[in-house]
Amino acid sequence: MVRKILRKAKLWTLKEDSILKATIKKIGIKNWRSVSQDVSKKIKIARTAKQCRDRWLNYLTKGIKISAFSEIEIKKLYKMQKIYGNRWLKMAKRLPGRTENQVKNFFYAMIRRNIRKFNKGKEESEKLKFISMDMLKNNEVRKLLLSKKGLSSAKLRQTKLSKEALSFLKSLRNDQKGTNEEITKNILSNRDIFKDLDQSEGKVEILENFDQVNSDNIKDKPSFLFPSCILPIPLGLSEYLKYEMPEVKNGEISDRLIMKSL
DNA sequence: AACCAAAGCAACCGCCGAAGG
DNA sequence: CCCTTCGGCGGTTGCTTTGGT
Repeated sequence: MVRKILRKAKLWTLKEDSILKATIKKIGIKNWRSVSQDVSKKIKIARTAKQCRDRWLNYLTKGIKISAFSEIEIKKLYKMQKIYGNRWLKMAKRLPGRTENQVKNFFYAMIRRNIRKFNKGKEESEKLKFISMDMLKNNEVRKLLLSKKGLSSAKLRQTKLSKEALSFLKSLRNDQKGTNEEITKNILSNRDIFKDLDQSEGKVEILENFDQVNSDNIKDKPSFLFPSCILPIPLGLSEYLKYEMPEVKNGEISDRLIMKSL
């Protein structure tokens, strides 16, 4: 079995959208499998039932607002997050015209932005990593991660967490089976395929042949196919591992793939 | 003006419970 | 009942746009 480890997003075109809408008008939204089959046939691109459903629910359903969240909505979101945690759909239902995806994006984007600002210029050991939405259960961390867009980067950069907040975060981390970093280390040290790992440089060379490489993909971002033997790489790991493109010589693709830990 | 990092956001996919055979 | 399929939800990724130098 071979599969892509890095996924490639395929945007829906206007034409595809209208075909999807027409199909749904005909079949309804109860049987996504037949919707998918119908749509795929007409647009000549495979769109899974899931993809069709996502597109409909997150974008094409009537009444979805595309404007940025208003101050009032943001206030509501903050309040609701305290109550609902990560039940995004529940929150979206209480904000007319907003989808679960929008609400979710809003929080993840906000948190990611603030973590970046906070980490900027800090020692590695002081850097904050996203663990889970449970991080927001600590008021100090919550205030930091949900800082409004306008707050200056400098201010966040200067912010330090108290001992209490740090130990809260530590306990959160311990609740998990292991951080991505630990999982990575584990994989790197236990799998034969990584046996040539040079710890000092943080480089891994994978010497197996590619099962298949589509030369069309080589030019842009890594979306080529990996050998099946490295499948068990957990999601979310790309933060810690970087794939480098294989060499291409005289149109031939080298069978070497470099992975670097970041 | 050209580059690059960050932000914004659409899309993808795993997990799991419900449904149905 | 068990097994399989479906789809709802939540979390993650990556393409495009924006903004800073």
